[in-house]
Amino acid sequence: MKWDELREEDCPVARGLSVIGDRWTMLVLRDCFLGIRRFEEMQARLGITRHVLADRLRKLEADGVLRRDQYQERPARFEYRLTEKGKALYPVLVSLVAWADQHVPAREQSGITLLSRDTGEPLEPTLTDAKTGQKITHLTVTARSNR
Amino acid sequence: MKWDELREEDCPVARGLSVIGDRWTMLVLRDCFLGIRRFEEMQARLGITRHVLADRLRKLEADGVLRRDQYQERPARFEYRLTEKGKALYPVLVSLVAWADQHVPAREQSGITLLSRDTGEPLEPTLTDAKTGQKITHLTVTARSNR
DNA sequence: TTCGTAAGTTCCAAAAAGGAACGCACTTGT
DNA sequence: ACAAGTGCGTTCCTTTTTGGAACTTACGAA
Repeated sequence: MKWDELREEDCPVARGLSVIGDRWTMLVLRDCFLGIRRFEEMQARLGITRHVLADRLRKLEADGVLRRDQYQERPARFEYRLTEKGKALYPVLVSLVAWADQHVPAREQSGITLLSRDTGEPLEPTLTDAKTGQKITHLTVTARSNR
Repeated sequence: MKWDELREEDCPVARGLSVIGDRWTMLVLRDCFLGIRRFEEMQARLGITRHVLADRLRKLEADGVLRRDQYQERPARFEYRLTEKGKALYPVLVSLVAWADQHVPAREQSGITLLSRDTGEPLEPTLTDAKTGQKITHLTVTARSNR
């Protein structure tokens, strides 16, 4: 299965991965969430090749995850910002961080801690049901196919 | 940056992606969460080439996400099951499903709905702080680097 | 005039993925 | 007995994707 076929799949996992399912995309989005907006800065921070970065930015724009804003004319210069669709990926990013912190050891201390903007306290991200507040784990959930 | 270098990064996003940051891995894990355990069945369901599937299963085993259990001798036959580390990826998978359902439209109806195993009601997955129950969004959180 | 900055593009080599067929050690059906 | 089927891969070859470095274009500053 190729990338274009993946996007046409019925399963939401497959469709999600058609957007973020590669080595670089979530790293680009991480930088976007950290406020990085420009090509040069991303390239320097990420250690991605310019070629691939240009390609990913274009795909993310085409998918509506990033918006390309011109911030100067002549020479034309652009910056990339998260759209609402892009911002909605935050839980995926945070879940990934939480998992990696617990299960993929770093040589040194873990890279980042998440803090509440209100209280400054460290956060412990948990997936719950919005209505009942019940924790969501593979034991408490079943999946039903809609067909 | 190559795969091996990614794993050595300080950032937990990078370390997480060194395990699940490719087109196929999360699809393999999706099937594992659905109870699929054998090579042939995965290959048939996923439309992945046998070569790549064999490679991913090996990598996931090496990373401690799956366990390879021999279920018969002569000829030796194996099945793959999630370890605790693998099961801990459930929130990442669910966050991805929730995002794709809302933001990556399918041609037909969405593939799956998540139901509470207790009540049978549909679930609305939300990321909250385990202590305060506060919702976690990119607006309510700051990240601090630990160095 | 040369240097630096920003956002790419071009070119070529290396790595990864796709596709189909083959191998091996059984088990089952006729 | 013999052919076909099952399960889990591996091999071989082609296509796609990355990596790495240099080049381009349009400026502003020293």
